[in-house]
Amino acid sequence: MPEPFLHTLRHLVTCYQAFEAYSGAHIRELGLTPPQFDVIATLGNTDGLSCRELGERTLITKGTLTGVLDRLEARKLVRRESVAEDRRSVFVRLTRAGEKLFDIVFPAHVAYLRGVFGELAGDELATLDRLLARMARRFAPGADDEPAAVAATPKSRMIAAARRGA
Amino acid sequence: MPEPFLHTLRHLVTCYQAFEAYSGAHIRELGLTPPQFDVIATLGNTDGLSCRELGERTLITKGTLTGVLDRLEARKLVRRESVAEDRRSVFVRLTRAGEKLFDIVFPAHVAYLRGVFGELAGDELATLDRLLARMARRFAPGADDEPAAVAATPKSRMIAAARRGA
DNA sequence: GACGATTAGTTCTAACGCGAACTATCATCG
DNA sequence: CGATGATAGTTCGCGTTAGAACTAATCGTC
Repeated sequence: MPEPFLHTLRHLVTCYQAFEAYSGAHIRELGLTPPQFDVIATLGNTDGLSCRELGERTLITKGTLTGVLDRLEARKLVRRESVAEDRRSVFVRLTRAGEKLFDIVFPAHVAYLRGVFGELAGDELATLDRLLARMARRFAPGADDEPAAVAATPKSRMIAAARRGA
Repeated sequence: MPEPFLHTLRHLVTCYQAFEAYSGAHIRELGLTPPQFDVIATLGNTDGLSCRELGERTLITKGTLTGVLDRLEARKLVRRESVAEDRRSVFVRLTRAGEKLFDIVFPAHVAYLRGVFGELAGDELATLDRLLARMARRFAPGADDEPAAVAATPKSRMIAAARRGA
């Protein structure tokens, strides 16, 4: 009874971390941290998002998001604007410089990632996709379909690009 | 051309984070942080490990490991011992209290995780396992087979249990 | 047996990570 | 209107993260 699922879990973690390391190394070369990249990538080609929506999409917790936005704002890559209709809300959008950076780093990073998948046949990719989605649902019931079900959604990497590509 | 691999990547990240959240919540209830649990679980039923080996198995970077061990040692759950043959090396082992804690939290957590996999048929689990391993290898060539290939291996969760179960 | 190259751990920095407490602002309902 | 409750962001505490610089010890080689 060696609990075979532990073996699969180990590979899940290993695979994720390998992806993180691979993706993160490139992102750092581009002069951003992974969460910063996620924000830039999520904000790209939009007219701006509320902090709430930005957090949901990037899977960055609101407490963490404040700090990430602080640093991006200090670098003048994003701008915070107050919303007239709801004064609790904060609107975040890319500055000109942020858009320019997005146009460079986003395609570059997608291209960087694309190479890794060459070997995987289309149907295998689809199988992996399906099984991962199923497992995710079992770990966080409703998280994939109804984001509201989880009180505080954890962080991520490349979520931004993945969602954009979807 | 919506780059279908981005979709799979998103599910990889979502699945991993869902696992992290699910596993981490339980571990915190048990009074440990996830990395601390990994260390306890890795050290359980051994006569102790060097810092180096402990780091390799838990996938915690050496810099981080120092801090994790500091806190565990402060709680008298592990003990650091110097090695006569190699005075650079540090040997880490569970204290009596650490072993006692291991005997409680490790089975409890494995049981907690087991339930999640009930739905997945054995062959599906095997398929997922295989695909994840393949992807991990593509992201980090040699990392799965020759740990030495990566200079600094990143962190993890439940790696400990997974490796123990394997 | 001395010297350069590795290796084991620690220390340091900057940035996250989550949860919880806190402020300000709506929203609801009596 | 006014109390109650929910929501949006910020702030805070503690722990973790990677990476790089650093110390100490060992190894390889001549």
